[in-house]
Amino acid sequence: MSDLLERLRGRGWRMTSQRRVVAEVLNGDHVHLTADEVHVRAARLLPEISRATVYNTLGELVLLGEVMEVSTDGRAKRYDPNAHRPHQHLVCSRCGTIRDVHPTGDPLVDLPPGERFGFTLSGADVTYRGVCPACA
Amino acid sequence: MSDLLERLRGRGWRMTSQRRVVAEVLNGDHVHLTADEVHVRAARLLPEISRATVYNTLGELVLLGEVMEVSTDGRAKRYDPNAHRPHQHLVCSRCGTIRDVHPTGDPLVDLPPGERFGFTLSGADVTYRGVCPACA
DNA sequence: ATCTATGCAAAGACTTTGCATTTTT
DNA sequence: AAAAATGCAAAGTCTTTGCATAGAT
Repeated sequence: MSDLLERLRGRGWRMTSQRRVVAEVLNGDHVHLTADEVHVRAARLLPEISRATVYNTLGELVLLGEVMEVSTDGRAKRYDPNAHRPHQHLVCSRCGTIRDVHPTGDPLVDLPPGERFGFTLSGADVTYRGVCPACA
Repeated sequence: MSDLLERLRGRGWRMTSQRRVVAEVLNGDHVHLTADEVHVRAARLLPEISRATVYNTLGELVLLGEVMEVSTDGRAKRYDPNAHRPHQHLVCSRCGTIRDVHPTGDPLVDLPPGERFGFTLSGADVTYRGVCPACA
C-alpha cells in the first residue's frame, strides 16, 4: 500500500542514498528483517553502505514511529515497517520467521483495575506461537 | 506457594551449592531477573559462583520447563520462575519492570484458519504495556 | 568410581559510540 | 555556509563455549 519512502519524504526527512536504500529494503508486507539482513540487502543496492548507518537509520525510523522493533526470544531484533497498521505477529518457534496477522474480533483484552498495579496502560501486544510450514 | 527448589529435588536434579542459590534467588512471585541480576544475588550467598554457571543453570531450568525466558525489547533476557502457572506480563515501557498478571476472562484469542499461513499453532502470549507508578 | 557441574578465559553475536569526513539543504 | 548524515574502528553488552578441575551420587 502506502510507500514508506513517500511517507518519509512527506515528513521532511533528510534524504540520502543510504536512507533511500534502507527504506526501499524495508518496504512491503510481512517484512521483518534483522539489522544485519537490512545491511546485506541494502549493500546489494549501494555497496558502500556501512553497518553503522543502517543501525542509525533503523533507530531513526523507530523514533519517527515509521518502523517497529520486534524482539523475538534471544535473537536479533527485527524491524517491521507496518507501524501504521495495527497487527499482531505469528512467530515460528523453530526458525523465528514472523508473519503479520490481523485482528479478527476484538483481541485487545483489557486489564481490570485490580490487576494494574498502578500502571498507566498504553496497550497490549499479542504474539501467536507455532511452527511454520517450512519447519514442520 | 510451591517451592522451586523442592520441585527440582523431586525431579532428581543433581544438587550443588551453586544450583541451590540460583534456585533460591529465583523463587517467588513477580520475579523477573536478568542473568546478571541472578549472578549478583547468588554471589551474595555464594561468592565464588561464576557467571558461566549462572548461565548454564538458567539454561537448564528453562529446558526443564521450570523457568521461562522473557525477552522485553532489546534488553537482556529475564527469567521467570512462574512457568507452572499460566500468566501474562505487564511491562513498564520506561524502566522495563515486569509484573505478572492473571487472565480474567478468556484472553486466549484464537486465530482463524485463514490467518494461520499454514502454521501449527501452539499458543499465544499477551503482553500489556504501560508506565509503572515509579516511573510516572 | 563414575558421571556431571564448575570456573576460567576466550570468543562470539549484536549493537552503540566518538569523531573526522562527506553530503544534503 | 550551516546543519546533519556517513563510515570507520573501537568499545560495550549480553551470552556461549572448550576444557581442565572439583564435586555429587
